Amino acid sequence: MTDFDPIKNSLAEISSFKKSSPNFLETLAKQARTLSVQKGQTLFLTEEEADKFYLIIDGWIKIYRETLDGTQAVIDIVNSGHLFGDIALYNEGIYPYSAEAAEPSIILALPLAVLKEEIDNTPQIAINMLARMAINNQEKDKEIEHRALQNAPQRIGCFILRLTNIDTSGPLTIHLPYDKTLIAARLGMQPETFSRALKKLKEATGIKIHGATVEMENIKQLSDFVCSACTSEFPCKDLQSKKCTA
Amino acid sequence: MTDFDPIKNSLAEISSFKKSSPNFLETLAKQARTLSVQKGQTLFLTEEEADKFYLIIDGWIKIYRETLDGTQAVIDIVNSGHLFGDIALYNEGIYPYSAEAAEPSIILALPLAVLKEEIDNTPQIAINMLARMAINNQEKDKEIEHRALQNAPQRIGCFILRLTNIDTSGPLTIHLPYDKTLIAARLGMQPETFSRALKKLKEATGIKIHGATVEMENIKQLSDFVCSACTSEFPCKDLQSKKCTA
DNA sequence: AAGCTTCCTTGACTAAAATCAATAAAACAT
DNA sequence: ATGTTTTATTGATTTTAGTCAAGGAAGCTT
Repeated sequence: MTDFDPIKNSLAEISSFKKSSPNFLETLAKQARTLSVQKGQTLFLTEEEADKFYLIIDGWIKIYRETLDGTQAVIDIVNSGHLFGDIALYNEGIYPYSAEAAEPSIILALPLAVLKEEIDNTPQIAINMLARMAINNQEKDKEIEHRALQNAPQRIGCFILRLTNIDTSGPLTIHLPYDKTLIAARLGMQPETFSRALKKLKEATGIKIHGATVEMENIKQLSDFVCSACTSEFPCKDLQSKKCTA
Repeated sequence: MTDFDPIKNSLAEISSFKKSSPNFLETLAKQARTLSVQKGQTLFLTEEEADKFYLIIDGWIKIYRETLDGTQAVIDIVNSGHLFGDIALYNEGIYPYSAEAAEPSIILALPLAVLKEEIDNTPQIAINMLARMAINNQEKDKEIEHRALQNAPQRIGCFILRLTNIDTSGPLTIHLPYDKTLIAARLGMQPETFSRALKKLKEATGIKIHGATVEMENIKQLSDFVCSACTSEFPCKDLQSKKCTA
């Protein structure tokens, strides 16, 4: 009966696809290609014609744009449960950013045409996508705010906070999910600045960092320092809704 | 027959409302309140319960958030044709930002409930809203990029470029639409930095500025200086799609 | 026109982050 | 294990922007 199709299962978990038309997930799954991409591998470049969008099953994907001289602006780095590339539907079928794997990743390549049709024909899907896009919008507002109000050590601290399970009330250990150089770019700073700011963060909060491992006695240690420069108070929405299912 | 209702006319121009249900605009217009707001007047504050959204008929509205100690992060400053506050539909009915008039403005206050119903019941409206939200998303990506790649004089230059009609190929004069202090905040810098950066911009490009008036021989003067630090080349999409009808 | 307020500019100084250059440490391949 | 490449740190210095304080200019009010 319920033929076990792992691809269809992954798609069924996407909140945007809840209550989709009967054969939408089926069609999508059938045409899906599972890609195993190495770190550094490019998925698409800005201005390319888009016929696919992607779902991240595992790993981290860097979303960025670059100037003629090669300077990159990292817009976001997203992980499992996130869709990307779908925005091309609203940019004349052109990707408005580039995407490459920040870590070895597993992703699904899916046909944009099928998504477009579903959005046009199944009202619930447009509504779901709208809700997701709206939340995404608020996250981008937060990003703009953080770049305006937080200094380098605070931005790093906020980044680490977002990796923690905020329900934990004791000591906890987390691991930085990708290269420090890339975290620096994600936070809009230079690697050298990152390195020094991380040191300041340690001194200011007492958290311990060796390599990619971060340890702290409790979250408050970090949040007191970080969230003082933010418009939301500590257990903010960004931290609670960590598990994304686009 | 076509009873001339200026409110309904304004609403009919909103691209998100194209192909709305027969009596949607009617209902909305009937319940609309036209507000004439003074400079500095607050429309709503972050965390307030939302039952209205707004359409700007004329003027400029500052969208911002602030920390406990009163430091503001200006998210955006929007003008005629823009909707705001509608995002509360996707934030548990709570405004995620504050709004106040940056200049004397005329706005329409509209019931969120009516919009919500229309989105839920008229697929085309959800589709329109999704398209608008997607474009908005890309603009925010651009904002994040600019804050990462452009220095203060370039950000000001970019701001001025967005005020120009890029089809003009000769000398042109424009006026800064609101206070310089506010432009500074909009661009994520201090007023003093703005003042000094503006001077640098004048020296670097040869444009002339006295008070709120900006004059230049041609746009290229500005764009060469500004757009070198951007991922899009000169006549970029942001500049072309100036006239917003959300 | 005088006084008041708000907004803008300038100067002197400080702080933050970027840059350039050199190592150091980790990860990877052989 | 050894050499190689990539990633990360540190130091010295410059650049950029922020801060604090004082004047000016412009707009309002009376």
